[in-house]
Amino acid sequence: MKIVTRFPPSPTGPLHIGSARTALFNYLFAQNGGGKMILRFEDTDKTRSKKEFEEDIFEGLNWLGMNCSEVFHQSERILVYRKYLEKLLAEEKAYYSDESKVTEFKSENDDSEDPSETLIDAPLRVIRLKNLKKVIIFNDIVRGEISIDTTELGDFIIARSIEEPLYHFAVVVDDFEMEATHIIRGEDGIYNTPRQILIQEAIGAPRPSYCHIPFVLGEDKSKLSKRHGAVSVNEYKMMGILPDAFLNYLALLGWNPGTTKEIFTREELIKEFSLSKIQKSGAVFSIEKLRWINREHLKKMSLADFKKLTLNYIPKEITSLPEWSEDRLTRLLPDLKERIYVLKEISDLGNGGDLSYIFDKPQYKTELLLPKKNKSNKNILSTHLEKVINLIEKIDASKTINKDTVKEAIWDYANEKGRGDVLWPMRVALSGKEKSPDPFTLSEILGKEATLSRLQNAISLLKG
RNA sequence: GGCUCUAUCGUCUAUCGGCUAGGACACAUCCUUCUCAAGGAUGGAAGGCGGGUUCGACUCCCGCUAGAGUCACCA
Repeated sequence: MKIVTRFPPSPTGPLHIGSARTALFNYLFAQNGGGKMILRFEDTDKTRSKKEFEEDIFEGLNWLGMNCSEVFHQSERILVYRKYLEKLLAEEKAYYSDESKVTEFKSENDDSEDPSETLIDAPLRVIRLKNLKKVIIFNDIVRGEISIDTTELGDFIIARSIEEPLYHFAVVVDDFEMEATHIIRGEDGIYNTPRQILIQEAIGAPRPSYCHIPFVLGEDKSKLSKRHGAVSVNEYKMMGILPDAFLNYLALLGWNPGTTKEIFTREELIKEFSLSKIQKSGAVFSIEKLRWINREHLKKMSLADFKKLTLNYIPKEITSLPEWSEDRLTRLLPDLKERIYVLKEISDLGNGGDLSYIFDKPQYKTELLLPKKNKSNKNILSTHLEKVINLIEKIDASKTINKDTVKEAIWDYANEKGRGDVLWPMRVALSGKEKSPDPFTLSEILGKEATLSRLQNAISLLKG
């Protein structure tokens, strides 16, 4: 049996973390079993469905690399549902029901994009399913056997009219026609399952396997929603989270491989994923851990790939700086890659941050050149810096200026005179900062010329 | 409220009756170090409560408690 899973978002809001995680589990399971996942937009609610959300969801899935070759829209399948509706009506498994009162519904859902008060303009005739009022027992891959009495459901409504099927009906027909073998969805789907099984039995569809996965929760342990902050996938993309890192983290929310392994490539995830390892209880979303995982992925990335990404995040304030050059950026990359968790930090380093001094003469007060401990006088410090210049100039022209050669040239002198007295002013001269990478790394990034001129500047300041 | 589900460090989790309860994130301290970051080491930190079953329960059963979800002519 070929595995077919489905991801059926309703385009009533942007792709959020919870849905992305549900999609991921469907994707991983299908890929793992050599099957496929289909994407189905459940847009039968014309008032709430928006094209822009559909695009957001589609792009989000693309970004995460979960492209689906088969994409359906329920709004385009009205005739299909109609066919099944007519069949049910003919077999008297469903019937038209005249409704006397118009029901009014007030949305209380925080997540809803709607204005919160909606009045449904209700037609007087609807289609109801004849409910045999039995106890439905189904097996859930995560939770085992679940039994729910459908008596109080009554003869529930399956369509507003012959051409306006409701969610449950459309879902069951689609899952049947698209031959879905596994329904992997959020645990709130548990309550939907009995009535969907009732519809299945009425139309003569086989029962797929059910797998209800726990929620992704907010800090307060309630289902993750807008009030918890950044919940849409796009926000994480903007932040500079890597798609594979995001997938990696999402997979670990509610699933684990049974080993202590935490960093996975997409391929490893697919290979090791199994539904039986899914957790029963909800998992709180932690941005901290996501950042850490992103960092681990960043570490494993090649410098060339990192450079491509970096270029997208370098702000204008930096590229318009007098000493800006791509070469210098390239030399900065190894250190930068070690320091950041998310790509957005690169932009944040722009204004007066740790990137601006790389591409412009540092501005600082002379006092900063004085080491905190063992304050030596300015004359001694400027002598040290002069010597440093001298030593760097003497580096054999056949050798390039890099952190190793500079360190080699200066180390003995610094050791002899006190590393703090030599290295601190040297580092401040190059960075203008109290905190920065070490002076050897800085001189490699800046290059010989800029290094020497910054040292010279510092000497003038000390003598001034 | 009815119904359904869940319950191990602050968080993500391991344990499928033998536990000195393991790992990761975060946190703290120390080391390394001119500063920062990184790295290394160490540490604090958990089985909701009460009954059973058992030689032995975090693990199995029951009750309670707590939390979540769900009860539409939304999906």
